[in-house]
Parts: sequence; C-alpha cells; structure tokens
Amino acid sequence: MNYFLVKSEPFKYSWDQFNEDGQTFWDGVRNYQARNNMKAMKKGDLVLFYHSNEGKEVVGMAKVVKEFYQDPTTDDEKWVVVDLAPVQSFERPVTLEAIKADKMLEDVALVRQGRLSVMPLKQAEFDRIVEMGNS
DNA sequence: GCCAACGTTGGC
DNA sequence: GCCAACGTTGGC
Repeated sequence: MNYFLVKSEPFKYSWDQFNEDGQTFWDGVRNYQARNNMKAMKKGDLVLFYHSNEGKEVVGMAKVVKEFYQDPTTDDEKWVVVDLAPVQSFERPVTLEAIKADKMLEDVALVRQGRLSVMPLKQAEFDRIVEMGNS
C-alpha cells in the first residue's frame, strides 16, 4: 500500500465537486515528476486531497480506483490520469501552517517542494495528517 | 549537452 | 498582485 497527496485549486476542482461526482479522473498533470508519481499509484492506494491557493489545507482522503491510463483530454501520450474516489472528509481540515509546524511532517514534499502537484507520502506522514484531520 | 531566458505555480 | 522557486524550452 502506498500513500500520496494531490493538489487541486478549489476554483478548478474542489473537494465538494469531487464528492458530488463520486469519482473523477485526475487530469491536467503536466509535470514529469508528478506524472511519475501517478504512475506509481496502485488500485486501493490512499490519497490525500489538498486545496492549494484557497484554503491551503488538506480537506479529505480519497483512494485510487483505477490505475494510470492515457489522459483522455490530450492526444499526447506522455500524459496519464488515474481515477480517484472520495473516502472521507476530514472533520477538521489540516492547514499548511499546521503541517509546517509539525515536526513529523517537516520533510513532506508539500513543504519542501511547493510546486509539485502529486507527491508520495510515507505511511507515518499520511497517518499523522489523517490523525490531525480527524481529531 | 549546457545554460540563459522564460513561463507557471503557489504562498504570502 | 507580487515574487520566489523551479521546471521547461530553445539557442548555441
């Protein structure tokens, strides 16, 4: 089992919209590193959903329901998408500020490499954020 | 293949 | 709205 975090601008695709849809393909990734992280996702892997720009907080948990395949929004075969479905909304969103302030989370890519939109998390980091979100 | 210029992302 | 960080592009 692997763990990831994905970013979305709420204007573009919000957590609420995601829950209404029930499932979505994660498109628009145009960065090799992020793409490679998506390719590493396996069905059943858990993914945290982060709102960038507005909110700047992790708002919930999703899971991979379909592994990577050709991005249907482009003919360029370099790019792929995965299908995600919501698992759970956090009771209290975990803000970037809180993540930065947490000793256990100081190494997460969200802090270290701000511009990466799809990143892997260690299980301990994932668990920690979930714990913060549900307490 | 290097590196400067440029564009984009995202926090503030 | 600004700007820093960083990935990508393109000229050489």
